[in-house]
Amino acid sequence: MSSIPATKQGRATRERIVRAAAELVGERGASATSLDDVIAATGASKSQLYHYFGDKHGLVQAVVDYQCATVLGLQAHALASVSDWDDLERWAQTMVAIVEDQGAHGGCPIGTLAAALSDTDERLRTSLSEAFQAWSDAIRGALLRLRDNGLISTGADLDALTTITLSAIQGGLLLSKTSRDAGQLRIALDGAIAQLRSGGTVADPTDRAPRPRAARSSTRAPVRSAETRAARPRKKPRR
Amino acid sequence: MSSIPATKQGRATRERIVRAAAELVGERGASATSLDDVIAATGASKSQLYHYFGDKHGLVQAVVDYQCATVLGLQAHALASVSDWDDLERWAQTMVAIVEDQGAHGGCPIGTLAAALSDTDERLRTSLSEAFQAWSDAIRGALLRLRDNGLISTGADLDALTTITLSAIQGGLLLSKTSRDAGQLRIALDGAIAQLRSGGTVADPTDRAPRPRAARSSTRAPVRSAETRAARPRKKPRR
DNA sequence: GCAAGATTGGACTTGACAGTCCAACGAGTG
DNA sequence: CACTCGTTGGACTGTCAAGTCCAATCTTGC
Repeated sequence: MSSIPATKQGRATRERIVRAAAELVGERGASATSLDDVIAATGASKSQLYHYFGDKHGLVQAVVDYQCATVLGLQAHALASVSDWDDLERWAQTMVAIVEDQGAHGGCPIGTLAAALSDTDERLRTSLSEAFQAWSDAIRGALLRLRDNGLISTGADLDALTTITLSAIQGGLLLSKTSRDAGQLRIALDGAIAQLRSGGTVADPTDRAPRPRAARSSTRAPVRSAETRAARPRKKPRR
Repeated sequence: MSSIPATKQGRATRERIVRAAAELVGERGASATSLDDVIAATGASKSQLYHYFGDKHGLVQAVVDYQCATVLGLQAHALASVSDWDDLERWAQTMVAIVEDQGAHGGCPIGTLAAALSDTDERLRTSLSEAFQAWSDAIRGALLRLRDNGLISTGADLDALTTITLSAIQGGLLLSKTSRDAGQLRIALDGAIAQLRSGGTVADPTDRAPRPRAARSSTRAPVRSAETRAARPRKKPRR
């Protein structure tokens, strides 16, 4: 079970299935996508699914890997050619334009999968986390180039700026897809870029008060949870 | 069907079901949570579910409404008392602390639901969008107070800063839950706060080049999609 | 206390889903 | 050409899920 295609034909079949499954999962979510749906979308047969993926879980893993590779390939490529502010601006503009073209549907495939599957399956979470890591690396690479070109100050914390940028992407995409308004992403990205331009003043001397950064667990007010601790049977890990 | 509880007992039952369902849906996702799961978790009977919620979709809607109200109540309350940088810092610190306590599991209930359900059901999407809107209003209220206290310059674009802040929250939470590292949220929030402190220099005169902001659809490179347009059967709206 | 209506229990129906199985088919190799 | 093994079709099974139904029980207003 779960064998790697040995023939050209087999590889084509496997890929066809993964692509169709990726689309269905993106639209409906993993557990709302049945194998029969995938069969109907591809014209494949049950044996093919079980031959190439072992079981449904294997198919979902393949979908996750596929989406990570796809998004990452495109982002790495787009970011690799960023070496000044104009390039960065174009990169941002491209993302916004894509979201607009989709009517602000869907959002980031990785982000959507991460939100849904991170707490469901540890292996999937790891794959998705690695994808975000690779995405961060691509962003950091671009920032490094900007710094080398004298556009970002030497003292800037590139790691923090990278996280801030990726965070703006994901947050902006989520707000955009929820409100069906690509403008939210535009604003989030503008904010991130402004911060990059300002050199990432995370430690601003202006009038900052000493942070209670390590004063945890005493003054902490309840801001969420409410049902975090309750009697729960916890039966079935996934459907 | 789908009746509002008329008695105290009925209200208690309904609430008990919604809370348990909210937790299960938060852990496994809506379509991976069966009514039998909810029944097992609450000790309720099938008739009760159908009596109070009409069908599964109604239950999910109730869960969404409940989570929106819960998160929003807490956030609105926490943000209402923010009137200087220290307050804001504490607010951020509180969120990070909560995420840490949860081992960076779960993330924001609204964000998770939005990622999963926005493209599934228009009504749910609207509810979630309204929740984000209300959250934005709470943030804007805090920023307004900061501005009134002279901590944010009068010229600052509070709407943009609000979106940037909420975007950082959501993006940071997503990255945190995926990497199981609350530090991601901490960095994202620090970035947002730094931007607020710097007065939200979205339009920085430094050396900005004219933006190709409306040059869409010509130079646009393919940065995602790949299977956005394909033959798809599209059978069943939800499971 | 006593209807009237709200609430509850749980068996039952119907369909869909994941997963199994085996018999064919076909492509590559000697 | 023949053999092998990767590949494919599709019927079949057992389980589980959503939704229905009706009778029993409890609450509340009078």
